[in-house]
Amino acid sequence: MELASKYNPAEVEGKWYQYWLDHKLFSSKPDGREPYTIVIPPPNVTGVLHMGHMLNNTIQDILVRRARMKGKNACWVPGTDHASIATEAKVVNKLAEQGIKKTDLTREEFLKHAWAWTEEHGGIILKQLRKLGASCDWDRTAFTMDEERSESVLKVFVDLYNKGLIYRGVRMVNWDPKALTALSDEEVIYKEEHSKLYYLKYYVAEDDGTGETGTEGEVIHRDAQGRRYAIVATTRPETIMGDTAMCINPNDPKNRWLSGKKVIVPLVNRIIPVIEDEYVDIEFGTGCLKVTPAHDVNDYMLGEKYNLPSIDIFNDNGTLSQAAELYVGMDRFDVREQIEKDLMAAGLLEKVEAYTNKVGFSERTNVAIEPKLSMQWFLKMEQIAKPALEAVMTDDIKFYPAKYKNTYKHWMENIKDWCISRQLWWGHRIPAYFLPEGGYVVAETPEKALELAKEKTGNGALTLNDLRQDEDCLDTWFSSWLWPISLFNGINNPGNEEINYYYPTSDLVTAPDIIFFWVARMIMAGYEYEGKMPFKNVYFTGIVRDKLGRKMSKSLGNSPDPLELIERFGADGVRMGMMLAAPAGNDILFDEALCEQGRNFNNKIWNAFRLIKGWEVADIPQPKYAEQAINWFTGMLDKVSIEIEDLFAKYRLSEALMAVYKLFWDEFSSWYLEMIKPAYGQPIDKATYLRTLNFFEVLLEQLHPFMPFITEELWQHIDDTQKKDGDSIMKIQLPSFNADLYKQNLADVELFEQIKEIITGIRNVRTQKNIAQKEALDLQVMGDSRKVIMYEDVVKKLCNLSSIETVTEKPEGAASFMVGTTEYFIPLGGMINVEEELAKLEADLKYQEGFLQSVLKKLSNEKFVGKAPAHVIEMERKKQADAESKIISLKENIAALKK
RNA sequence: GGGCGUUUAGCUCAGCUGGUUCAGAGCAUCUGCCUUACAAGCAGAGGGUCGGCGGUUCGAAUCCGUCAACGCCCACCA
Repeated sequence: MELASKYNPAEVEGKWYQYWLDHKLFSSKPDGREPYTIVIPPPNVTGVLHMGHMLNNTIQDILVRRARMKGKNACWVPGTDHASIATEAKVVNKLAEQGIKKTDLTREEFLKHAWAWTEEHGGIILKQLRKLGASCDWDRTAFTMDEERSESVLKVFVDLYNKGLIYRGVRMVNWDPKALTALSDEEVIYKEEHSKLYYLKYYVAEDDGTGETGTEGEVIHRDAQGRRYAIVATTRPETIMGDTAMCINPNDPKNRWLSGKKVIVPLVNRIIPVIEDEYVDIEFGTGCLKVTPAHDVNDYMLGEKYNLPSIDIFNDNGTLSQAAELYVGMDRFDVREQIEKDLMAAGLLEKVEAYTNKVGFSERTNVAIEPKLSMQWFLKMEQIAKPALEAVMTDDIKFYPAKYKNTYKHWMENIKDWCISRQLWWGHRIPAYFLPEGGYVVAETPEKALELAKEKTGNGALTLNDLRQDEDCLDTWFSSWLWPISLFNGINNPGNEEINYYYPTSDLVTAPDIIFFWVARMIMAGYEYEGKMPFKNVYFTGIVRDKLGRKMSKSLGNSPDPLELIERFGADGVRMGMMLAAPAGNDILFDEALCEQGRNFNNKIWNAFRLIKGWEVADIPQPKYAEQAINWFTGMLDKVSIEIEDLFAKYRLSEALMAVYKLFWDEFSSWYLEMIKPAYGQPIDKATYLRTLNFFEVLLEQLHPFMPFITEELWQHIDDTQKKDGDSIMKIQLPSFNADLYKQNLADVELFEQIKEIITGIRNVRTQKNIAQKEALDLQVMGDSRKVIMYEDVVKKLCNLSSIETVTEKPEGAASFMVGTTEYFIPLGGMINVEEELAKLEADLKYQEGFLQSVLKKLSNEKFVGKAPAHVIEMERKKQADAESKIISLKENIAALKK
């Protein structure tokens, strides 16, 4: 086989992905093996792949592939989310482009368009994941709105309703005036906004200008006619039409005089009472608060407490309603501008100040949220949150990194009921059916609802046509929270083989920003419906940012196109680029240079393979150096494999990758291959060749989870003749390493680290003296030479030495260096520069003497000797002895040179 | 306004229950090499008073306090 000097990923990636699919290597069925399950965080059905998906799915694929090679029955279930608000918004926009308004369509017509859109754009993202190498069991691909999942959702709704956990009620909700739906608290994002604080005049009712002056500390405003008024500071003057009270703090001396009075709402001229509640902040504004129960959460609470009427002045789309009486039909923000002018003209505006406050925005449509009273469905959370909180706090479910336990705890302990209804059409329609005579029933199907209705009303003549199903849909998360269960049909068919086998799933890989939306709720659903956790471990990824630390966004144009990256660097290169920078939970600063590093590594692997396959193999005896090299690398391979095992157990994937990277590049390529490489034009012995191929194969296996394509390609070519169709590196089982068994090898590995130092020392001499590699040198060892003798042949080969001998006297005219307490000399005859050598030795001597001083100081400290543990003192004594012997040696060398 | 987290080499980060795995890794930088797998490479080298201050201790990157900077989450101050 002829191999190019550069690896070309494009040529092989598509081929092997198809091969894996053709041989069903990703598919999983329950069997006797231990299961390993991951459910994908379902991307939006109409979404496209971005860098966040790349990171998230690379991590999942690494975990799944590794588990598969560890003998587990690995099952990665893919799917998409119907994402009701986002998708509905996209469909509405698309229809608008065609001149069609949603309001002109019936529900059925609209849904037809939505399904058409979903079929056209849906699943593109899953196709893109294949380019990344994702080893999902595609036959299991699910959709949160497919039949099984929909049935599960309705079943759960009915069940929770029957358990009394779902209720319907009028509450203040976050209203999105663009999407025309309620949102959960989690879907609201608060942003700082530069706005204004308006100071409005509320005249005291029936005040003729002769009222009392008040006592000290009271602040009373009067106009030219002497009529008294209070000043209210507000950011939302457009809501005054909904005012039904003014509130002061009973402990506020400056507003004492208002107690029991009635005041007049400006422009509107409605007379409202002054109420008193400690909720009001005396220091804020004037200490007077206007109360608009229909349009502010706090005011709503005051309204409830004091039985105030509530006037809803807004239409659903954010324009003013008939109830407002003024500005009817105008948009809320236009009204704010207009009313400022009108108040000013009427002399009812005291002043306007610049003010910065936080305003809630819809996560999906980015318009300002309008707090609005409306009839919604809620799920009681307190009860189902309890086991879910405990599971995480006791580490039954483990979070990586663990710091998210705090965040989780805080939310779970302050959990509020979940508003689960959305005023949308795209989603699971709420299975509640209203009866002609009022009231409603809840059932999975209209037929069952009819039965219930007949029962409930005693009216046997009811027909399906008499029932009116609730118009609302369920929150998207009300389907995704069942995902780990519904994917195995555990709701519709409890206790079936699949759910019993695959559930609880193993690892969940997701971003921390959906810890409440999704993770927490899945845990709750898991305990509620399976009595068990939905997953054992949660790996929180970071956010992918650009190298300057900015979030990737369309408007900044700093988000690379993942598919283009794959084209340029190969999927393996991009995967590695992502993983190099991605410790769990840390944001990753993405830089193309990392993909370049990944690509370079691919090339390194490729070329190592080219080297090995290029050798001519002969039936000749195995050289000693090769034997020594194999002995060492066997240990090294074990050592790093154990490390990798440990790092995987701790979900430290980027460190595991780094370990295998260094193993391949430094230990295998730079050291091992150089050790066994036959001289130019010479053949290699068979034993060494086969062993080297075996090492290479093991390395590919360790690399495979990270870089699936190149490892498959090369693995298939290790011995072309023995591979059958259907064979794959994916099927290889990685051994479990037992540290005890490898003790001897590990000792060799440690010893060899010193040999490396000797070799580096010799190389340094060559570099400094500018001696070509071709020129053979001699090495003399003074002191313990047993170590170097063990690897004598390797050292000779790598350093081109003609001899290694043990000496008892320092040679003259030699370069020298120390490793540990052993001294090494390279006789150089006339080539030695005495002055340079002296300077070097004296610098070293000075350092050693300083070091000795510090050690002696420690050892002469009575408190240290008295209190430190024995082994620490022992260590210091050894340092002292080593330093002393080095100093003697250095002094001798200096004296010799000076002769 | 509360809570959490971060701060170690130019950059990104490891350093668990204080002491030879203690000041590390990768990348970047510098020097020398087109050496017959790879210049997307090879062989070397330099670089940090571990955010500041104070404390505990024989001993602190590591424990405690405090200050500073940055980040995240939660919260109804109009």
